[in-house]
Formats: sequence, structure tokens, C-alpha cells
Amino acid sequence: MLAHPDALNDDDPVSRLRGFIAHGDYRPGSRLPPERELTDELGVTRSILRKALDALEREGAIWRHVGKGTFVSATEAGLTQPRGSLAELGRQLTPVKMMRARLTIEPAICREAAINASNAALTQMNLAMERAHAVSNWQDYETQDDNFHRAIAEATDNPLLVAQFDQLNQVRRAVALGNVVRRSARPGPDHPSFGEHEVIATAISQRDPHGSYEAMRNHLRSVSARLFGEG
Amino acid sequence: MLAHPDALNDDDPVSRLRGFIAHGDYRPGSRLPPERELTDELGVTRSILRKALDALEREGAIWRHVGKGTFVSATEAGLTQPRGSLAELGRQLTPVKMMRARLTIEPAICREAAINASNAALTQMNLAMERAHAVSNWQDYETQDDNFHRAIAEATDNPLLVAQFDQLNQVRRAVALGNVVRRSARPGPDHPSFGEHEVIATAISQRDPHGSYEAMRNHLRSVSARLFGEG
DNA sequence: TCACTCCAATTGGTTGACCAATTTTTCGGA
DNA sequence: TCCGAAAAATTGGTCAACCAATTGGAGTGA
Repeated sequence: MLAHPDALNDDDPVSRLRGFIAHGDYRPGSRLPPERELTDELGVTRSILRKALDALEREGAIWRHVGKGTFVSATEAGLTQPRGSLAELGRQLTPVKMMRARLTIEPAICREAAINASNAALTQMNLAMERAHAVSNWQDYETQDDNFHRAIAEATDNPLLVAQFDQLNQVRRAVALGNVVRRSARPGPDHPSFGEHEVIATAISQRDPHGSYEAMRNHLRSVSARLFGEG
Repeated sequence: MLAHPDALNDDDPVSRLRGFIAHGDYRPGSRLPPERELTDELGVTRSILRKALDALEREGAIWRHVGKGTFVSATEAGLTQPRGSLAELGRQLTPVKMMRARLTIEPAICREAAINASNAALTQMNLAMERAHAVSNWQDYETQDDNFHRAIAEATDNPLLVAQFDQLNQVRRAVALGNVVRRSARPGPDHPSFGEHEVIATAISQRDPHGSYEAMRNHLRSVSARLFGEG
């Protein structure tokens, strides 16, 4: 497994700077030494130090102002637990935990979609579902499967829930990458997901919140069973 | 939904660079123009451009090598989902939709926490809850309220769900900013949230998934009622 | 003693020149 | 015509000098 980018790497300036702040008793809101002093304490040149400060500032761990100095943010985000990128999260997350997260989030979004879906959103959703039937290889199927699930998120008519789904989905792609073994060149017409998708779409179209929730939950459990075995 | 997140803050060099890559038909693995050309195309100095490239490299969206050039990563992480759009999302989202998103996500996370919480996580959660009682002003209360809800997300023992909560919470802070009017200097001992928090914590401690779900849902509906009126 | 002004020191930000790794071109020899 | 080494051009990385915002104290006058 890959170590975290700057957890174990003492030669990484960003991790050294994090360590300096974390172990230097700098409380939120307190001021750091000026850059020209930090260069001495950390033993790096100013340009290298500034690159590390840029990274921490972008994460929100510190804020700076000309003439004033550099200060530790009120929320210590990124100091005790450096906020890894989503790609990094995808690399660390086990497929089982990925699936548990999907089972937690997606049925809830699906229920909200059943409550808020406009007719236009329903059309979009059904379109994505039908396209999945016509694909000629697994890669295209994945794309259309993505589109179908995303169409459900958009049917909630809530940009924040769409953003939540996108975050979930981005990590999912990183986790799934290269882990899947297919037994055929393309999904057959009896692929279980096709039927499950239709149950979901029907429930949402009928504005049935509980039915939509259960349909999505069953679908994901079915996917889970195919991935990890029935257990 | 935001059609072009990058178009909205043209002043952020990172967003502009993201937009340039996203709309410039650069496929994963392809090479970007050299820095000295990008400065012309984006109309920024090289140092500003390099700071933006540093940010994208740290996110894993690109990789660079001296003499070779700058390349788009195999996984397009950070290009379709620019981090900067969250602040914009917070500005556009109505408080009502914010609350609907919370009602969709947080009870689901709370149920998952009841299933997976370790004893250490429970301790952390209870600690955050007790701290909220001792605050002397509303700002500290908000902080401790944040901590309590985040402790629940961490109790799921699932980094992805924590990331989902963080995204939700980040937008919430942007939405809530400056919208709240308080009638007293600090939360009184009979503040409804105190009791509701305890119900939640108890349900999670007893590993009661359904009870935890309902407790969180009731809490959020109570907050919603205080914000928007009973309707 | 207080208030105000001004100047020097401090501090983060920016710039242009230079450095080193890599690729491309050039050109002589077989 | 082909090969290979050397030179030139390209490209990302680094550095030292300089810039501008801010602070704080010395100086001045009422």
C-alpha cells in the first residue's frame, strides 16, 4: 500500500512544516515565525518553504497577509489529519468501505429524488437507462451506469446533493479502477442491473420515496453480492 | 447545477487553469503547453501560473518533469470537480435546500455511525457534546456543534463518509454565514439542541441504527423549524 | 499627558535571471 | 545513406534582489 504523501516523508517540506506547527504548540489563531526565520529552523530555502506554505494555505490550515505575518487558522483543518486528495482517498479506501458509503448515501439521495423530481429530470433519467441497454462493451456500460446514477442525483433538484454524489462517484472510480474482472465482452440482456435500474426508475417516476429508497438499496446490495460474494 | 464552475471565478488562477485544461480537449496523459506559453494564453505571470500548477500537481491532477513538460494525470482528479466551486455553491444554495440536503445525508450517516462506532469514537462524541454546554458565546457553540456532528461522521469509521460530511459542512458554513439572528448572548441551558444531541448520542451508544436515524432527523427538523418557522 | 505625523524596520509577494534535466537538431565520419 | 556524438534549444526548478503592505516607535507640538 502507498504511504500517505507526507505522513512518513521527512524530506517533504510540507510534512516538515506540518510537523513544526503541530509539535510547536501553535494554537489556532497564533502567529508563526516570519518566513526568513522558518527557513533557518527548517533548513530549507525560502522558495521551498513558500511552496509548502502555499499548499497549507490552499488547504485552509493557515492564512497569510503582507506585513502582518502567517497565522494558524481557527479550524485546524489539515494539521492533525492532512486532507488528502480524493484520488488519495480512493487509493486507501477498501472496496467494502466504498460500498458501505454508497449504501449509506445513494438510497437517501434516491428517496429525495422521488420527492423532488421534475418531469424533465425523469426524462433524462430514463434516457440514461435506455442507453445502457445499447452499449457494446463494458466501458461504455460503466459510463451509462454513471449517467443513470448521476441523473438520479440531479433529479433531487439540489446542487449540493449533486456535488455530494459527484464526490462519492469520483472516489468510486478511483477504487474500482482495475479491480473488476468481467466474464464476457459486454453486459448481456439478462444482466441483473438492467432490471434493478428499471425498478428504481419506476419507483421514482411514481414519486414513491420509500419504494425508491428500497429499490436503490436492493440494487446496491445486488452489486455488492456480485463483487464480494453472497455473504 | 453549475454549468461552468470555472467561469464564475475568473480571478482565481487555479480555476482558470482548470478551465483551460477542461475545455481545451486535453485528454489524460496528454501534454500541456510549456509554462512560458501558458503565461501568454492565460495572461498571468509565470510565478502565478506556477503557483496554480503547484496546486494542481499536489491534487494529483497533473504531473511534471524537468525537460519533459507538464502532463494531465491518468485520473482526471480535480478537473471535473474543482474545489473552489464549493464556496460558490454555498453562495447560490438557498438555506431551505441546504437543510433538505442535511436531512437527506446526516441521518443516514448517523445510522451508519450506530453500526460501526468504536468505544473511542463514542468517547470523542460525548466529549464534544459536553463541551457545547460550557460555551460562553454563540460562536463557540457553533464550533462545538460542528465538532459533535463531525464526531458522528468519524464514528462511521469510513473516511469517505467523513469526506462527504466535510463537503456538506463546508457548504453549510458558507450558507449560514451572517444569516442567523440570535435573541441572547449565548445558548441557555434549556436550548432544545442540547436535549436532542443527548438523544442522538444515547441512540448511537446503544448501537440502535433506526433510533439514531430518527434522532438525527428529529434534531434537524427541530433546527429547521427554529430557522424557518414551524410550517 | 495625549494625539498626531512620519520614517524605518518587518513581512509576505513578485520578478527576472540563472540552473539542470531532457529533447531536438546539427554535422562529421564511415 | 546511416550512425553517433556534440551542440543547441526547450523546459521545469530555484534563487536572490526587489516591491508593497503593515507595524511600531521616535519625534513633535499642543
